[in-house]
Amino acid sequence: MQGRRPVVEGHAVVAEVTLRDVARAAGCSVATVSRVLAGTRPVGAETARAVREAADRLDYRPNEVARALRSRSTGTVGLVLPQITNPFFPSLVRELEHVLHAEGRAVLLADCDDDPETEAARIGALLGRRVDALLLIPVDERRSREAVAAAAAQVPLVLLDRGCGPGVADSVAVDNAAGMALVLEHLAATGRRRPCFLGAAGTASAAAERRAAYAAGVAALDPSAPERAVLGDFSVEWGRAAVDRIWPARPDAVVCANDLIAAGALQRLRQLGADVPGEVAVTGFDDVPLAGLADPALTTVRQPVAELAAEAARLLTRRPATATAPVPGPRRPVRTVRLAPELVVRASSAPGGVRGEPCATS
Amino acid sequence: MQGRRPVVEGHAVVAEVTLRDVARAAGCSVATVSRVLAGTRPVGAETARAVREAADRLDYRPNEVARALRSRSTGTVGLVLPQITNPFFPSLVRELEHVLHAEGRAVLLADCDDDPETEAARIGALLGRRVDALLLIPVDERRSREAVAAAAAQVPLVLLDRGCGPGVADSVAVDNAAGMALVLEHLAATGRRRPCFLGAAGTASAAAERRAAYAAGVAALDPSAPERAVLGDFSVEWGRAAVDRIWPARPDAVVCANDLIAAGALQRLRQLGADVPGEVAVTGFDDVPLAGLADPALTTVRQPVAELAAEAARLLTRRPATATAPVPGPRRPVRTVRLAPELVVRASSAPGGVRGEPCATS
DNA sequence: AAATTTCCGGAGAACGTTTTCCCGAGGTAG
DNA sequence: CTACCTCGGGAAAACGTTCTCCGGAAATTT
Repeated sequence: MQGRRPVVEGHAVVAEVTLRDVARAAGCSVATVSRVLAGTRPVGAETARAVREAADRLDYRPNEVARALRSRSTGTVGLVLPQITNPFFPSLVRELEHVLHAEGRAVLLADCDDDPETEAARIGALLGRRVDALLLIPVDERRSREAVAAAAAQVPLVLLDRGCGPGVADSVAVDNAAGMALVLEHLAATGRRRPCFLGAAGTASAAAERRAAYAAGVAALDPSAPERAVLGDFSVEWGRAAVDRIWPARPDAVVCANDLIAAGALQRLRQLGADVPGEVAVTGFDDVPLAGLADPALTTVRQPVAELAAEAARLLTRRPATATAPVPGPRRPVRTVRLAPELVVRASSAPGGVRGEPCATS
Repeated sequence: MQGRRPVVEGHAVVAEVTLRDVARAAGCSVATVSRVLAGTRPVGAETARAVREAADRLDYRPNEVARALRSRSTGTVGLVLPQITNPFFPSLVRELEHVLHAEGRAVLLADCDDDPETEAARIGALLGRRVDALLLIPVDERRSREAVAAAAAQVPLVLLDRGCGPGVADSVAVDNAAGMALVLEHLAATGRRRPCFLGAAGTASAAAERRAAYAAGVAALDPSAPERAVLGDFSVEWGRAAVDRIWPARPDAVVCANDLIAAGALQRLRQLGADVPGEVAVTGFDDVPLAGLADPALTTVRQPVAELAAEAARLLTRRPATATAPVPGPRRPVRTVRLAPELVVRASSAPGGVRGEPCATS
């Protein structure tokens, strides 16, 4: 009957129901209540019943903050990415949110505006909030490295989609080489003989791996073929611009390092009056929503987004297994997971041409 | 010289540096350190210097969890949305993240998979984590209502983009009526006389407001004109299907309730051999990234995303002003902010037709 | 010069959990 | 009958902050 604290806040009576209240109502100690609710230790059947009854009569909700402080685990993971507006990320974010929530963990989102400095700041903020782990898509292979390495020293950290230099942290990504190989096989099988590549410069692993795989694949198909490739960035604008550079050579296939480039290329090619896919095939990478909407719909490589997310979550939780190591830690080897992509064939690479007259190949 | 706790975790030596450590190093009490670092109360110059020196020599980072527990504020806001993959949301999320981070608040992201039950669960989880406030884009006007109202009773809550019934919570959204009016004026000014509307059914406020505004606008322009409208949902597929229903009537403008519908309509119209914009104009709403990429590029209504975010953040912080109310709370009137949209004219509504021959209007 | 105020700083109580002790009762084994 | 478990339960110490008291010294007022 003494001092309750009915905190009348701007909104409502927030008189937080605590363990103490439940304990009082159930006529036992807070320790017992905690044990019943957390199931930490067996408790007498009758007591347990009383506690549970009191708990949901009072509509008790454990204070996660207090729990986090005491148990040194917030049940929270930070998700750091370059730019949520990059069309490839939303579906990945969605899957990650789902799989993490299913494990009872909450997602702290940080958007870096494609800037390594912001990225470092965000990582710092998340660590200050004591996230249990970090899921990170680095902005830049080189310039993200320092901050990422520092963070990885403090919490389990998994790199997603892009790498960040060798040995920095666990990572999971699509097998870019395999994806590019699928594209090249498909093009070869449908009679395309003079492909060219619209890629992205820079050290970002996706950019580098895809252009390397293209080069390797083309060489394998026909060692004598000249390799035609131009490099820009992962944008629609670059796709448009790049077409002006390569179209004079009349390739019969334009292999793009991602769907945005492909969309731009497609647009420009049509402006120039080229027949896609009759005269020239166009392929993308990632299978972002836009790919299916382009006209003609874009043949592309689908990333196994759900699997990427699941795998990332798995790496995150498996990590702390190695405990009780000497202070400097024996540099546990990083784990790298590569998942197989899937080729999605759509109209933009149809063999005979889906609009316009079929071109008489071979 | 006694028991430090060099917690050797899976990863590194996490010997968390606490206020006590800093205090010891600076030769003062934890209270003083806290005061210096938080600037809560003036402290002697020399002491302050010593504290600061010790703090950054030890690389002290305050434990936000402990801080949150004590100060009853986590510095965290929950962002609940129907589906991050909806192309309109990423840019909004990005702006929200930025403005909130600028205020030192972190964003806890929840994706509801377009399901009200999941939404209720996510809201509950966020409240359990003691978010300071909730930013919420409701999944469904009716079915989200109960959970939203309950949440609004506990923390400041701002509804974004969509409403959730009258009087439930503060809300900020674009002025859909004004946007639709801009579209209709533009079409009228460029000589379109027989518009029709591809909308979305359902009670979602964006759907309802846009179709009401269309009806009102058309009636204002020409009271005798028959109102042609078909309703489906906010999807590309519906846009495609809807065209088959309305094209036989040969409208000279197709006004769509959002960009996805417009993209679908555009696609199908082209398949049918219609000349856009020569024969028929197409307009969208939202200005998602896809709008500029469509072919022809889509005339649409741009939402002031940055302003929406800023306004939402403002409402969030302004809220707790009304304190010390009697327990039930005097039902503070909810505030509703409507922001003016902007018309973005692109090729899909060009007057004379941008491709094909100009049509001889008037 | 005494009384009052200001200033600086420390001790310690919260915040709401989890968890480690500890204790008494009852059961079983020696 | 004593010794030793197990079992259910409570008291209280953490976790790392913030913040309220309190006290002494110096500065100001009366």
